[in-house]
Amino acid sequence: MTKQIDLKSTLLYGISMAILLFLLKWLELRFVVFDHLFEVYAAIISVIFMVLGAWLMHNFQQRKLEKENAKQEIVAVPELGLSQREMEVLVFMSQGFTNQQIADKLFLSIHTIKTHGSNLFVKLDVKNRTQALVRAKELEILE
Amino acid sequence: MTKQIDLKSTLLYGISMAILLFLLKWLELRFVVFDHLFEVYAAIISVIFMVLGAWLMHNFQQRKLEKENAKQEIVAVPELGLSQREMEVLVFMSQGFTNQQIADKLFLSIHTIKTHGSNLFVKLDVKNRTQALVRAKELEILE
DNA sequence: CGTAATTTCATACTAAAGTATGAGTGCCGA
DNA sequence: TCGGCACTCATACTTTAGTATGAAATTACG
Repeated sequence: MTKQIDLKSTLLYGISMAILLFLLKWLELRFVVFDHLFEVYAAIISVIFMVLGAWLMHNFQQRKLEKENAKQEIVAVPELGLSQREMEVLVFMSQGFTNQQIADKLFLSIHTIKTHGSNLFVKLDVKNRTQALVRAKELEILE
Repeated sequence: MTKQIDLKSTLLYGISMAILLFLLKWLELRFVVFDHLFEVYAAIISVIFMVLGAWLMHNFQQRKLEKENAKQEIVAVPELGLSQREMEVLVFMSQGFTNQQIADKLFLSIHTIKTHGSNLFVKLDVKNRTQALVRAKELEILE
């Protein structure tokens, strides 16, 4: 399915049609005065509001992008307060082990590993283990 | 990034425009009968074309964004049979993004990302994304 | 031109991850 | 001694990840 659509040509097409309609009516007006004014207005309104809509969406997207970019600020944390166990869990995570595998290696319950994991993510300000690994390398507490 | 004119979508938009023109004509006929409702029709047309414009701009921005994301020049790894898309997904995974986030960035369904992920894991002989990252670095196809 | 590989999307499911909350234990320093 | 901290475990829950399977469109290639 072609979800990606040739929009440039389409936009061009739409505008062209509107302008063409406008021109036709404008020419027609020279002979038939004030008879079909509605179509003229409709064409004008169409063009104006299509452009307006495009402009509004453009601004909306722009703001959305700025917000996303602002999200990437790297927070400098000198003391993360990572405990011994949390560091161990983090290291095992970085080696690709699942929570269950880590639990087996440390002779702990998987619940405990999850708890350490959650606390870890809070301290690193991330949402999941892969993000935690990225952040840990940024902060140079791994590798 | 097909620079060829998408015949199918162009036709689709042509039909859409035809329908809109028909609508305009119909509105004109109604205008003859109820000439006091001009403002209502103008409002309807305004909304329709504003939405159309917003929608067109939205899609246009999407294509632009996708092109920007593709700027990283990610190359497929034939030795492992990794395709272009699989490499892209792998890179995004290595940056800590969730499947949903990757789907948003590539303007794909999350199902597609999962499919690429699964195929990726088979080719890398791993079970999950963290293991995939470890393996990818071992094979020096990342960083 | 036809065939294989790629890409996309979907449903339906299972597995794993992650959150929220509470609670018991032991250790250490004020 | 006592409060705080680290560690442990648990239940219950939501979310995300991953698998299996099928299908369809596109692309690449001989």
